[in-house]
Amino acid sequence: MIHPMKKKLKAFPAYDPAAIENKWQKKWTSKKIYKTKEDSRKEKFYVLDMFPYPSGEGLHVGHPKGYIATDIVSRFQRMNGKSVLHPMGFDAFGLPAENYALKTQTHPEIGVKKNVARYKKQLEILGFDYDWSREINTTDPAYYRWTQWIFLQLFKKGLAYQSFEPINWCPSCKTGLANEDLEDGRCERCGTPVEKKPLRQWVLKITDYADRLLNDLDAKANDKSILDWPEAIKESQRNWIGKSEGALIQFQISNSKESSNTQRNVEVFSTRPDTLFGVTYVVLAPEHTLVQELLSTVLNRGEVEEYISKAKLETEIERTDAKKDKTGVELKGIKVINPVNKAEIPVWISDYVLADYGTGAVMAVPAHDERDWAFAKKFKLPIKEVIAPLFVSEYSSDAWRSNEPEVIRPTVVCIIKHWSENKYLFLNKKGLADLGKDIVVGVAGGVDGDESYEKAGMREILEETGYKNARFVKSLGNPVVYRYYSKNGNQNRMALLHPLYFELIDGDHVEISEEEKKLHETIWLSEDEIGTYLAGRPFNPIFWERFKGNADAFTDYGMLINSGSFDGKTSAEVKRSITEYAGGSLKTTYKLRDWVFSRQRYWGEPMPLIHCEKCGVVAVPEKDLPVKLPKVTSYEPTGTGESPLVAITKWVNVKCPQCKGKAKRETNTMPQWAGSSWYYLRYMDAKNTKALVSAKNEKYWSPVDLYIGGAEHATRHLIYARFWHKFLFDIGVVSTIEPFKKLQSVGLIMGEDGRKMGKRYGNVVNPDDIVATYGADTLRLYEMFMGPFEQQIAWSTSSMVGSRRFIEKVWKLREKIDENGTTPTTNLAITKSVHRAIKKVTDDIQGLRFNTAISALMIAINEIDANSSIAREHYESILKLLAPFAPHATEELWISLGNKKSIHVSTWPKYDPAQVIDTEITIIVQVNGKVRGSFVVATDCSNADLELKAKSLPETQKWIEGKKVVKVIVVPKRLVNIVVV
RNA sequence: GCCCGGGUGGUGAAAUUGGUAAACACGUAACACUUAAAAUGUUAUCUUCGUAAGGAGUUGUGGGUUCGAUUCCCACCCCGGGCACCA
Repeated sequence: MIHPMKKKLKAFPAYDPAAIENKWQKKWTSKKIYKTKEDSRKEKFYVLDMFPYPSGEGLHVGHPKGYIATDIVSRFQRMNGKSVLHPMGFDAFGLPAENYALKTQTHPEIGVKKNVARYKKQLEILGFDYDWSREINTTDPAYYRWTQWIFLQLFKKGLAYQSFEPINWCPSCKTGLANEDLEDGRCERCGTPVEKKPLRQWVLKITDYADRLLNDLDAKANDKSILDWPEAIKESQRNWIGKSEGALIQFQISNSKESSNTQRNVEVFSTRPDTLFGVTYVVLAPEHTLVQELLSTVLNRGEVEEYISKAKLETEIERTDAKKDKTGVELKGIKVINPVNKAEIPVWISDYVLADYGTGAVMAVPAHDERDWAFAKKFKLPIKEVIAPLFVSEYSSDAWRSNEPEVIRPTVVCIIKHWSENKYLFLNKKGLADLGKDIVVGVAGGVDGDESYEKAGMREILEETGYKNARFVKSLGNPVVYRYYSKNGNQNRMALLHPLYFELIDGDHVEISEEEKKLHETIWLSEDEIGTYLAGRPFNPIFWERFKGNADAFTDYGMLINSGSFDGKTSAEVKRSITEYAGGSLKTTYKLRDWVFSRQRYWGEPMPLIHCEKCGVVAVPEKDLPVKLPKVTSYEPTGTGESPLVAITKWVNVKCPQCKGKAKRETNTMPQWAGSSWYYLRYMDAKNTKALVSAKNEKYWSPVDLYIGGAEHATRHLIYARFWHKFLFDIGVVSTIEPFKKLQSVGLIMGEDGRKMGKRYGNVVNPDDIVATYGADTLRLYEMFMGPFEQQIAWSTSSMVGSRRFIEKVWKLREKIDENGTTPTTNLAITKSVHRAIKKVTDDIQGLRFNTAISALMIAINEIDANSSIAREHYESILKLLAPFAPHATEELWISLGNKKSIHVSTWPKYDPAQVIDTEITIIVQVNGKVRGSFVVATDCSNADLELKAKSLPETQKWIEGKKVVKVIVVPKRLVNIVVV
C-alpha cells in the first residue's frame, strides 16, 4: 500500500493569549453569538450564577470559579442545540454598600456604579458568554419597582405585618436584623453582639410556608425528586426550619391563696408528653406575660423582679450559652396542677426557657431531660423517673418473635465486688450461636414466686458462681426493660432487669453444677477491663454508670413506669393517648421565625406603604410604583430605631391615596435579601415594563435548570427565594413550585497559605494579573482542573503551568494535521482515543466533574501526540470538546482551519459506541487474592479459556506449583483469582 | 451534644453495582538539546528489603464480612460545615 505524502499546514504563530483573547471577546460581542432567544422550537436550558455583590475590593481568583463552571455548562448546552439562558447582574442594595459609602464619604449610588463597572470589566476579560442585554441591578428603580410590587402582594395577602416585638438590633449598624442575619448571636456584617430591642417593624410571615419549605425539599414530581440539591444544603434548611412535633398541655394554676374567679393556666409545649407523670415543676421564661400577671400574688416579688431585670440585661450570646450554670427563681406561693396525676407542683422562672419558642413555658422532667436535670440538681428539686430504658435483643438467635405471646418476667442483674481486691465478678457466656464468640454478662436470673430481689440475687450468685457469702449493698435504681425470645420457655419475654449491687464477704465457694459450667465460666474483671463487660449487652453501660454514680438524665424513648395506667407501654404508643388524657392537643412548632423585613437604613428599597392618620396603613397604588429612594446628601443611620428617611420631609409627607388626607410614607427600607429573592425571574424578561415577567417567558424558562453558588447561602438567600417563589406560585405569577431544579455549591478557593482569601490576610490573588501572565483560558482550565468542583482547595499559582502547557500542546498539535486524510481512519488508535474522550467529557460536563473531563482530554492529547499525524476531523472534535473550557484558544485554532462560523455555535461531537468498546482487554491473574500476573485477550474470550490461560502463565505456575487448587473465580473482562492451599 | 460532608504519595487528586490503588497534573532527579540559562523533549518517581530478578507492606485507627475491601458492616480518632438551653 502506498502512503500518500502528508501535506502539512503552513506554519502558525506560537500561542500568545494576549494576542487573541481580547480580539475574540470583541468579535463575539459584535456578532452577538450569545444573544438569548425564546425559541419555541428548541429545548431550553437556564443556567444561573448567584449574582455578585460588587464590593470595593473587586474580584479575586476565587470568585469566578462558579462563573467558569456555568460558562462551560452553558456553552456545552448551546453546542448541544439548546436555547440557553446564562445571564448576569448585580445585587447592590444593603449594608455593605452603604457602610462602604459612609466610610469613603461617597454616595452609595456612585460607589455601586463604580464597583459594577469594575466587576464587569473583570468578568469580561475571562471570556464569559453572558447575554449582557439582560443585565439587571437590584438598585435600579426599573428593577426594584417589581421588588416593591411583590411586597405589596404579600401585604395584601396579610403576609406582611407590623410588629412591635423585641428584635435583634445591631448597635453598630444601627438597624434591626432577621435571625438569618446573625452568626453566633453577632451581626453577620460587623461582628457586633446584637441586642434585643422592641421596635416597630415589618415582618414577613415565612412561617406560614414552613411546612411547604420543608416538605418540598423532598417533593416528588414525575417520579423524580424535583430538587436535585446537595444533601448538606437540604439538611441545613431542615435544621433551620426545625420542625418538631409535640403537644400543648395546660397546667392549671391552683387558687388556694387568692379567691380568684378567673381560672388561669400555664400552657407548655413539649415533644415528650410520654414523660408527663415525671413533671416535678414548671418553668416560665422571665418575659412570659403570665409572670407580670401573677406578680401581685407572688410571695417573693422583689426577688422575682430582680431576676427579671437581670435577665433583660443579658446579651443573646450570654443568655443562650448552654454551658453556663442554670439560674432561676421560684414564684413562691404559686402552684400548678399536673393534669395527669393532679400533683401540685412549683413554678419557676429561668432564662434557659426561651420566650419566643413554643409557648415560652416548659414542663420540667428532670429525670428525662438534661437541662431540667441540671436545674433540678442545682435547686434540689425532685427527680422522678417515668421512662425505663428499653432494649430489644439484637441477636437473631433470641430475637423477638411476633407470633408468640409475651410474658413479663422480673429479673435481677448483679454487680458483685471481690472481697478484698478492686475486681468484679462476671460470667463469660460461651458461644452465642450467631456471634461465634463469648460475651461477658452480669450474674442474672429470674425472680421466683414472691421471692425478694435481694434473695433472688443471692440465689443466682450461688447457683451461677458458687460463691456462698454475698452481702446485698444496694439497689441501683429502676429496672431496665429487655425484650427477647426465650427458646427454653418458647415465649417472648419482657424482662424487667433490676440492677443490684453485692459485695462478697469472703472467697468461700462451692463447685457449680455441670449444667451451669457448660453455659459459662466465672471471670474477674478490674475496672480497666470492664469494657468487655460493657460490650456484652446494650444495657450494661447504664448499670455501670449508675453504679459509678455518673448517671444523669435518660433522654431516649423507652417504656413507661410510675405512670398509672400507662405503665408497660412504650413512649411511641402513648404519645397521643397521654396527651388526650391530659386534656392537651398535639401541636407542631418550628424554629423558623417570621422574617424581620425592616431595616432602619437608607440604602434599600423603600416599602411602598403609607401611614394615614385616618385610614391607617395604606398600600401605594401599583400605578405609582416604583417608590423611588430619594436622593439625599446625608444618609447616616440615626440609631433611634427610625430610618434616616424620616428627615426627608418632602419625601415623607404625602397625601393618603384613599382619603387624600394627611399621611406619611413608611420610612423603613427592605433588607439586602429582598432583591435577590426573585432576580432569577427578571432575567427571563429583563426589559418588561408591564410585569415582572411575562407569563410566556416564565413558562418557557422556568425553572432554573442549574444554579451554582456558595454554600453560605443555604439558610438565607436560598430559603428566602424559595419562600417568595412559593408565594408567587400561589398568586399565579410563576408556574413551578420550586425555583431551582439543580443546585450545586462551589468549593471555596483558599489562599496559598490555606486561609480564606481576603485583604485581611494579604493572600489575595487577582485574576487580572493571572490573565496577564497566563491568559484567561489557562486560568479557566486550571480552576476547573484543581480538584472536585464542590471541594474547597488552596490556590497554587505554580501548579497552573500544567494547564498552560496543555493548551500549548493542543496548539502545537495543529502542525500534525494530515490534510490528505479526508476520512477519520488515519489511525485506529487515535479514533478510539477521540471517541473515548467525547464520551467521557460529555458525561463529566453533565455531571459537573470538570476535573476528570479535563484529565480525559489530557489523556487523549497525550495519546494523539505520540502519533505522527492526526486527521483534521479528529483534531476538530478535540477542539470542540475543549471549547467550553478554553473558548479563546480553541476559537483561534478553529477559525485558522478555515471554519467560517464560531466554534461556540458549532455542534457538539457525537461518539460512536462501537469505538469506545475495547476489543482487547487485560486480564489480571491473582493467586489467593494477590496479583501475580496479567495477560491480554480478546474481550469475548470465554470463562473456561480465561481460566486455562491464567493457569498456564509461568508467573502463576510459580505460585500454584505443589499446591492444591481449591477454587477458581473468573470475573469476565476483569480477572481470574486462583485459590490454593 | 445532634445532623451533614470528608480523611488515599512530597503536593492537587483519580478509581466505588466489591475486581491491577495512585490515572491526570504539579514538584523533584537524571539525561538530551544549548556557549549558558529558560523553554521543550525523554526517562524515573507510594514505602520498604534487594545489585538485580523478585518479594513484603500501604487508602485515618482497630475489628468484621469476602476468593478479593479505598469501596460494604461495627467501633473509634481527626478535619471541615450546619444546628444548638428550640423543651
